[in-house]
Amino acid sequence: MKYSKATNYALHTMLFLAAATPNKPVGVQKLAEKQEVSPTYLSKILTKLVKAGMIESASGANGGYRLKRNWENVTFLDIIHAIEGTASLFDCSLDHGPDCPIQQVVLAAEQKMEAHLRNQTMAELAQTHKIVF
Amino acid sequence: MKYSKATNYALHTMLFLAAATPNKPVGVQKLAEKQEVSPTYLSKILTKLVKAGMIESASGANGGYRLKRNWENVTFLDIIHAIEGTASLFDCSLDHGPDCPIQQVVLAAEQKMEAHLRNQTMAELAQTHKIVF
DNA sequence: GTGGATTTACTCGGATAGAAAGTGTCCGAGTACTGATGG
DNA sequence: CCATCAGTACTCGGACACTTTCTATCCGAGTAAATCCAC
Repeated sequence: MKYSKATNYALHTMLFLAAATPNKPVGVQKLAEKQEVSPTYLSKILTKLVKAGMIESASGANGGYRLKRNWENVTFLDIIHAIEGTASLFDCSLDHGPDCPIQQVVLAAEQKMEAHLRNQTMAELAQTHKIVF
Repeated sequence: MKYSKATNYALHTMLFLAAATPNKPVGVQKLAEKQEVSPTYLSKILTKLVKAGMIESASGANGGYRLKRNWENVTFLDIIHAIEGTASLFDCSLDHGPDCPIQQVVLAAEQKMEAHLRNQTMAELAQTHKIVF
């Protein structure tokens, strides 16, 4: 069980956008270069973030991706869910009574993790680590 | 990102063994029947638990799988690690400075989850929910 | 110069393909219990 | 009665195949800014 590389790229792109000049779109090529991914693939990933309403894309020359208005409220969990989906980590898929005790334990653990991810916004991180990217 | 079905089977098998009569080995067929898996596949999964030292297998007639001595200390995390491996959920795999802030956030979240899983033993669960299986 | 057409630099999204991991099956080998056989 | 041998009921583990997911590429289409060209 691992987070996909796509999640990795999405998180890094968001951090980069948060650290870059706002309002001015950044081209996929530049974003892809920084992370050593093919632009086409990265574009496919970013499309998911667009659909989730975190960023928006500008077509045409000088186009690219740009953060949307309320991006400061976007949390790690939001980004991860946008890429990985919101399904829970564990499905018992076995009917031995209505609520599986195993399921309950694992889900409780998962919620601890999600609580942490929901508490961290990209905006905060970008301020603290402005230098990195 | 999801836990594999194998983890599901492993956890349920452990719970079943914990609820069953100790010391008497339970055949793969019976275990597989309960969970609607093929015995061969389940055996492959249980081999990992054997190598991790949680259970032991008895060959020959009336053979099967049986919990080992110190099984009461086995936690959810132990079982999950035995099946999924111990690698962390997230690898930055991008060199932008020595420690990636994104990595730190995700890893901290993961550790919250692991802490919860490390706190729950199968023995406890078996006592509380003896009826289920 | 001014307006319109062309070029250019981009993103978008579907189709496709390759790679990797997860899931599952098959079969030959080994092991321990059970029962039969022969002395 | 006892030892040995075959039979049976299991597990073990490697090899193989199928399925799904992830990763990545290709290409045609659309879009908007910049440039060019005729008037």
